[in-house]
Parts: sequence; C-alpha cells; structure tokens
Amino acid sequence: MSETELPKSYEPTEVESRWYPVWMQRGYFTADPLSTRPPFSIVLPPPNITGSLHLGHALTATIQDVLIRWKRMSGFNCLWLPGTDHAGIATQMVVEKELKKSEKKSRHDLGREEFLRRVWAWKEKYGERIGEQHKVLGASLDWTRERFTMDLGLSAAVREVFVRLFEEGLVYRAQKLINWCPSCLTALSDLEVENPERDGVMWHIAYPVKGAGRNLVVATTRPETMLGDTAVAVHPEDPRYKDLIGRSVELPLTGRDIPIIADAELVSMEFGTGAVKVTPGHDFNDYQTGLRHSLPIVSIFDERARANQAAGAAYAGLDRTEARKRVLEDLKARGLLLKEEPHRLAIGVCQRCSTVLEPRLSPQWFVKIEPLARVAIEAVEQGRTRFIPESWTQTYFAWMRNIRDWCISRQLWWGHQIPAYYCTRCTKRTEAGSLDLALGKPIVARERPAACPSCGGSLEQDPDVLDTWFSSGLWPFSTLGWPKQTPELEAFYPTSVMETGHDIIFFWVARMMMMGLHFMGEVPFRTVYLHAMVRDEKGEKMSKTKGNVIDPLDVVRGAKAEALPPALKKKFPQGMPAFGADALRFTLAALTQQGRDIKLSLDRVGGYKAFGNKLWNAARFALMNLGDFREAGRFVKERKLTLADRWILSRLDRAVAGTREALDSFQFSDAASTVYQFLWGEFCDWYIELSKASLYGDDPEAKESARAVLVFCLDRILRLLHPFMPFITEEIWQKLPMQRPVESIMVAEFPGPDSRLSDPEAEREMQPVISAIEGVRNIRGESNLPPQAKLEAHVQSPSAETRSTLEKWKGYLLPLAGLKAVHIGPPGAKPARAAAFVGGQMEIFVPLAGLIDLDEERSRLQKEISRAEADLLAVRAKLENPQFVSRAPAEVVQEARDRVVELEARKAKLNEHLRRISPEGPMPDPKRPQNGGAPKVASVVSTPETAEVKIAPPAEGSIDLSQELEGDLEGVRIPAAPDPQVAQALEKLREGTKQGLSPKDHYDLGVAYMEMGLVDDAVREFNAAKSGEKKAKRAKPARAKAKRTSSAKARAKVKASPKVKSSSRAKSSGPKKPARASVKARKARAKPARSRRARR
RNA sequence: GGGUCCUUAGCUCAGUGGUAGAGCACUACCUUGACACGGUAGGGGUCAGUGGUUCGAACCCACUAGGACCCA
Repeated sequence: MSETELPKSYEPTEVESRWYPVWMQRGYFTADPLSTRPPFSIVLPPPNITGSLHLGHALTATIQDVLIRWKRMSGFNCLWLPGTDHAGIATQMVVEKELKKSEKKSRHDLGREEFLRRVWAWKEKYGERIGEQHKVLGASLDWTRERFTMDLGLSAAVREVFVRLFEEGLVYRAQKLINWCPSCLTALSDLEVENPERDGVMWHIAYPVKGAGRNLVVATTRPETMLGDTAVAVHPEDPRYKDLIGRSVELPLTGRDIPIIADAELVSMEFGTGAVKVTPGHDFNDYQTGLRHSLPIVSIFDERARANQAAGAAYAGLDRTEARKRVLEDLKARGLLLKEEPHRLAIGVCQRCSTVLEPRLSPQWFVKIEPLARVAIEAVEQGRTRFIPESWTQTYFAWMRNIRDWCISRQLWWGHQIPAYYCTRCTKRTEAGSLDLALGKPIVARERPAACPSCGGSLEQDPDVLDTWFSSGLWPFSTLGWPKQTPELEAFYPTSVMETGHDIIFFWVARMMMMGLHFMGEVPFRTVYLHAMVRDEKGEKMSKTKGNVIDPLDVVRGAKAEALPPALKKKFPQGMPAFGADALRFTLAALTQQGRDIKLSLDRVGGYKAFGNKLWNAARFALMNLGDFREAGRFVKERKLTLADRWILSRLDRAVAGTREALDSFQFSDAASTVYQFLWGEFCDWYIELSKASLYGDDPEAKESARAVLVFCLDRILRLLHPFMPFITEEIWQKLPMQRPVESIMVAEFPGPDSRLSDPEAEREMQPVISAIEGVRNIRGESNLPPQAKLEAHVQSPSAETRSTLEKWKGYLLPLAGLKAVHIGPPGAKPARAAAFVGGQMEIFVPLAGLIDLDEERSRLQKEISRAEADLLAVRAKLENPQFVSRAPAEVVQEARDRVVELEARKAKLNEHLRRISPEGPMPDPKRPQNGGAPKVASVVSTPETAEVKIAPPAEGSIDLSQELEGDLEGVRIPAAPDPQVAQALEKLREGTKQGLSPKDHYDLGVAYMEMGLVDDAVREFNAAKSGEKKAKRAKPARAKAKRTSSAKARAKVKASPKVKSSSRAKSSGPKKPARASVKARKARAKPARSRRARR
C-alpha cells in the first residue's frame, strides 16, 4: 500500500493495532509540569483492582479522552493521570473467594502477612490488565504518572491527613452504634448500606405493666431484640398511655424491669400500637432515644450476630433467626404474642454481600464532618466548583447538609492500616488476654513511635484499616505528590474537570471536595461532570447473573460466540464482530445526552462503525482522485473556486464552530452529531458528488481546486473527529498529501473558526441548486422512476436570480438529478402531462408521458394539496383570531400572513398541475367553488427567506390549456382517437376478467394499448406484468434476474412510446389518505432544502 | 415520609412559548466507476392525561396517572 492509498474496506482491528505504541513512544501523553502553556488536568477515577473494566469505565475513559485530546490539540498542557484503587472490602473479598476456591483456605489460614502478599499479587495482575484495556480504548493517559492508592507516596499522604485531622480534633475514636456486617465482620459507613424493601411481619407483643394489672402492647418487626430492650416508649400526648408514663413493665423472657418513657420523637401515635420497644444497642433510632433518656445499652449479639450471654442463657449461642423463632415460640407459650401481620419494611443490608446488617456498639474511628462539609458547601455556593448537569448541585447540597460523622475504620486486612498505636503495658487487656482497644488510649503518629511516651512500653498498631474512600478522597492531590510541594501539584491543582459516574457523588466527589479544600485550601476541581450509568439495551443493569454484561474489549475486538454471555450469544450466534474502539467511543460519546441511564445498543455501535467506514471511503475517494496533487501551503481560498468548493468550505466553517461550541459546553453528543452530519450529510452526500464534475472534467484549474478542497476538508474533519475516533483519524490523516506541521494528528491543532471560509453568498447561491436537485429526485422517487432513466426537466422560477444561478450551475444539476437536459425559464407554458414539484422559489416539471402511471402522479399531487390545505387551515385560523393579530409580535403575524400567501400559491399551483394531467379536465375543488373554467389564481411565489410576494396580472394566471398543449405537443405525433367501435371493444376487454393472464400476456397487452395511445391502460398492464413477476420472483428466486430484465424492457418500451392523449376513461384518483396531512412533510416543504433532512 | 427526575415516531433520545426533530428500525426502487458498513425517495407523532396562564403551550403553572433514581 502506497503512502496515499487506502485499502478498500475499513478494518478497525488492523488500524487500531498500530498507533497507540507510536503515540506513547513519542511521549505525546506525557505532561510537562514546567510548561508555560495553560494547564488542563484530569485525574482518572481509579478503577478498582477487583477485576477488569466494564462499559462504565469505557464511558469514563471516552469522555475524558475526548476532553483531553481536544484540549491537547487546542494548545493546553494536558495531564491525564491514570491509576487504580485498592478497593478494600471488594478486593479482600474476591481474593478470599479465590483462595477458598483454589486452595480451600481462609485468610486466617494464611495469616495477615501472607494474605496481603497474595492481594498484592492480585493487584499486579489486574492493575496491568486495566492499563492494557485503557490502551485498547485509545486513552491518552500519562502512564509515567500512574498511581495506586496504596503506593508509598499515597500512603504517606493518607497518614499525614489522618494525623493532621486527629491533631485538629476532626478525627476521633469513639464507642458508637455503627453499621456492622456480620458476614464481612467489619464496620461500614452509612453510605455502604443499602435499604431495599422487603416483606416482613409486624408482631404485637404484650409487656405486662408492673402493678397495673394490664399489658402494654408493643409492635415490632424484630421481636428477638426485645432481649436487649431497656425501655418502652409512648407518645407523651397519647391518652391511651399517658397514665403509664413513669411506671415500668416487666420485660418478658428476661425478668428485667424496664421503664415506660415518653418520647415524641421516636413514637408516632398512629403507627402500630403507639407503644414502641426501645433497644438502644440494636437500632439507630432507639440509640438516639437511649441517649436522650440516658438509657442503658445492652448488646445481645456478638460479631457474627449470634445471641450472647446478655440475651439470657436460654438464647445465648443462637443465630439471629433462630433467636427470633425461639423468642416468638416462648412468647406464644406465655400468651403474650397477640398478633402478627404482614408488613413491608426497608431493611439495611451490606452493599457488598447483601447480608442484613446488625447495628453494633463498638469502638471505631470517625471523621467529624460538619466543619469540612460547611466549607465544601460554600465552595459550590460560590461557584468555585460547578456541576454538570447542574441538577446535581441540589443533590450535593442536600446530602452535605444532612451528613453525619463518617465512620472510617474497617476491620479488614487490605488497606491503609490506621496510624494509631497502643501501649502494650498501659492498655488494659480483655479476658482473652488481648489488648482492650476500646478502652486504650491511642497514640497517633505519622511514623511508628519507638516506645510508649509515658511508660516506654512497646507499642502495637491498631489492626484496623481505613475506609477505601478515605484515601480516594485525597486522589486529586495525593497523586500529584502531596504532602510534598511538587511542580505537578503547582501546575495541575486544582484539576480542571472531575468526570465520573453520578453513583459516587457522595462516596467520592463530596469527600474529595472536603479533603481538597481542607488540605489544599482550594477546590480539587473546577467542574464536575457526572455521567449516566451504562445499561443494556433494555435498560437493565448489567450483571453477571443476568448474563447481559458486555465486555468493552469484546465490542472492540469481537468475540467468538462461545465466549459471549448468554444474552449476547443469542444476538450474535456467529460470534460478535469487531466494532473497533473508535466506533465504541463514538457511540458512548453520542449517548451522553441520555438521562441517568445510558442504554447501549450494539446496533448503534454498528451504525457508528458504518460511519467510520463512510469516512474511510470518502478519504479513499479523495486519495484515488488526487493524481499528483500535493498541498503546498497555498491557502485553499486563494485558488479559483467553484460554487461547490466555496459552499462546502463555508459549511465546514459552520461545522467547526458547532463542534467547538458543543465541546465547550460538555455537549459531547452534539459535538459528535455535528461532525457526523457534516461528514455524511454534506461532505459525502453533496460535495463529493458535486466535485466529480471538476475531478473528471477537462478544466485543470477546477480539477486542482477540487483536489485542494477535498484535502482541506478532510484534514479539518479528521482533526475535529480525532478526540472521538483517534485511530482511524490518525491513519487517514497520515495519508493526506499535504504539509504536516507536526508528525501526528494527536498534536495537530484543533480546528477553529476561520472567517475566510465563511461564505454566506455561496450558501445562498447553492440553495436553489440543491432545491432543484431534490425536487427532481422527489419526482423520481415518488414516481418510482428508475435511477438510470435520464429525464428531461423544466424548471420555472419567477426569480431572475434563481434562473441565472441554475443556468450557471446546470453542470451540478444534470448528473445529481439524473437529467439528460434541463430547461430553465420564467413561469410560463408548462409541459404537458408532466409530473410537477412545487418549491418555494421554483416549479419543476418532468414530462412523464410514457414513463409512469399518471394515476400515481395524480394521487401524489392530491396528497400534496391536502397537506397544503391542512396547513392553510391552521394558519388562517390563527389569523382570523383578532387577539392574535393585535397581541402577537408584528413579525410573527407577518410570518403567518406570508405563509398564507405562500400556501395559497402552492395549493393553486398543485391544483393547476393536477388539472393539467387530469384526463377529464379541471378537477373541481370542493372547498372553493370556481366561477368559470380555470381557477383565477395568480402566479404567486414567495420564498421562505424573503417572504417576497409578487402578484402577477390575472391574465397570466389563467391558463388556456388547449393553447398550451398545442405548443407543447408541437412536433409530437398524436395518434388519432380510437374509433367508437374499437373503443367499445376495448371497454369490453377491460371489463372482462383477465384472470389467468401471465405477466407476458399483460406485457403484450400493454404494448398493444401503447400503440393505440392508451397510456393509462398500458401502464396498468405493465404494472400487472410487473407484479406478476414479483410473485414469480418470490416463488423462484433463481429466475429473478431474468425477469427483472424483462421488466426493465417493459419500461424502456413505455418510455420510447410517443406522447399521447390519455384514454377517455378516467379512474378517480383521489389521495389515499385524504384528510390527514403529515406535519413532517409540511415542515419539510417549508424549510430550505438543506436542513430538510440529514441521515445516518 | 422527603427529594430529584422522566413520560415526544416501532426503539433510543434531542427539542424549553411562534410551521414537531435526529439516529436506528421500516417501505419502495437501485450493485451508477469512494462506500450495499452504500445511494435515492417515502411512510410513521392527540408531544402520558386533565385543567389553567397566554393571542399562541411539547415547552410555563396546578393536579392526576405511570415509571426511574437518591435520601431517611
């Protein structure tokens, strides 16, 4: 393959394998902290090392790479810092699981040190894999600055933060009720708790009131916790129980007496029985109540949620569920269980393992959050950090304002061990002989002290580790070298954008805000862009159990059927094709406009792969037609340009401006679609086609300018597209025969608006050319004329300018509209029996005699008329409303008036055309009775842009059909009308059944009709012949080709037939759908051709 | 219980007072010398419902119905 050639088909896998190593080796990804260019920095949200990347990560990588590549190309000094997160609980769990599977051992079998060694090995493996995946996606990350949350430097930062916060009183140790997972055996923060709704039961239990001879009935969903009750609460205003307040009940099954207290906060009179058992040791609300009333706290469960001695000897050792069963049985036996009813309740479960949590009183480390949160709220209030989409701001505030102290200690092995130490001598010991850390006084220090400062005794480090998010919260500055004052920190903090999923706004974003502000004195990022969650095409969450997980690498590189999860195997029984990273990235970028869920459909990815193919082939076309052209630094506009050249350059300028504007406002999907529309809908659909005249023509100057424009446009398109599709753009860019100021598109300049390209005059001039081409195509498509048939068109326009433009650019019109000739003139004599297209500035006629069924054309015109009528009705209604005329802005009223004029003209013209091809002369207009023959409609034309209205003299408006036809049909041989006898015979033939006729019979009959000048009958027979063929084709596909040929022959025959008068017999040719007008068509016709449609 | 948001074409979504849009899917015709991962044309919408504000509502307000998510 030479330097300026492209292979015939686009193979993403092949293209994408090449460039990443080149970019990396040239150091394009590496940031320079000492650069004088403006900085732009993003820290990659560190993926967990638990496994490989999913599509959410791919979305993250795509959006950030788009930003980074765009900014890098725009001259910024960019840092995109990669890294991974140790993900405490999650990683410890997967490694434990693997250990159990492969070696049938628990972490305790290995011991802490050996287990941690295994986790590190895991980290090496998966950390590397994550890196590879990012490279496959094309992410231009600065690998020289890759970080891991447990690196030495980052660990030092964690200790520094912990110690400083401790010194400031913002980290403290306390015995509090916390969320405890009896399966993971660790404390959790409030955020790590999920609250799904479950079906439960509400039990009513009678507590005998001491010395009152009556019972107090409490309602509860957790009867087993009654063993730890320390009070019963009622509402102070509740008349049912008011008299019992201050007395006590005998707690069944325990023999303990507990007080009846009044608490308006805990108790709702309407709910349950209005009496609530209070278990401060096992319920958060009860815990608060206990604090308010100084109640004792009884913990009746151990760390695995088994009942302990405090629950009573009868229950000790029982699991939670067993304890519940036993308690209920015992209560029943005593007649104290009065009622049970189904009840739906939200229940706290572990985010990781879904085990029902057990609130547990235990000594833990906490961060006092209020002072940190206050500052973080202020920063957003002051606009120092803004959220995109903005709606997240409220969510952020709401959470921040209700935040509770953060429990940061975890009873795990994998993580940052808490830098707190206990003296083995000063600290009391438990019965088991270990240090009782709940009572011990921690010594907090950056580095392990040699000995106890008070007694000189040896020290033992707190065995707990910190919440993973504690270290993640430091990510924007710990990765840049903090607490050291590094050039990176100086250059890149605050980071420019934090881009991550909205699911971790509290976990991560909020905590980075607090930590960043506290330790750096400035927000960690200027903008927070929160993206949606990636789901499958049905909107369902991707999960292994559902089998709908899509691996981004499979999408990029393809996968064999057997390697796919079930849902995908069904969709791709032959295996999944390789869509390529470029297509996946473009898809993800295009989907960012969606709300809180992104539904990823692989069909869509396929569509964008086709877009890549389109780009590839557009470039291939250009390269094939460049000859020995080489762009030698001469600015494209200095050449002698054709209208098409000037037009596409002007359109390009708009596309550039649109793309930049979209990127500036984080509208990735708008940016992507702007480039898409321009490349496909304008550059390929119009310019490439228009340029062929120059490229294949004899004018060397035009040829050269077309080549220059092709290269110029492609260069800009590729650069615009590069942030989205880095690989294919580099591949093609390298082939363009032009001077490249830099070696890679990655570091080429991102296109900017260029006023020299903007050419509204060219766009204006192009407009009628496009309209005319589309008009003819519309006739062709609607009339089912084959693309090969070269037509003759008559274009009539009242505007001399339009006429001269079209005359001048006939060369564009003929090939693109498939014409053999075009006649351009002012409104006047219309060709007979012609299909007509009524546009804003022109009417187009294509003589159809012998080409198509005129019934088709009539029904098409009827349809158009109905549409115009419906529109007219709506606008007239508006104008008939005096309020509208008097109150609406003048220009709006004028617009409506203009539109009435335009629509009336349009309708009149359509009616006129209908009448002209009607076999029975003028069609009566049921809504507007006509006085006399032809409608007295002026030849009125208004263009949408100028709303220019010209009223022609009435004489010109009324049409003498016979006179016109005479002129049109001059020189055409008209067969004499069939004599009455023949007509009668024909009539009989028509009425007679034609069942059993073969397509060939129909065809022959058609030819016979044709020869007699009975076009309608002939066409009907040709159609019958054709539909007969179709049936045959369906039955015998092998014969299809031969039959098609005969059908084409039939058409050719029709075409060759002389123009003739229609048969005397006319079918009613009313529209198929008379009343309803398509609003789409309405709009389409009212708008300039260019914007009418865009595709794929 | 509190909060945020959604309901527009078959599907996925834009559109935030003045003529309803895109992509995909669909239909017809077409292997025309960049591309069938293609071309040309076409069909398809009571903008969830009700009421209000307004000359005018997909858009603003209220309510109703359905749905999603977050927090307690």
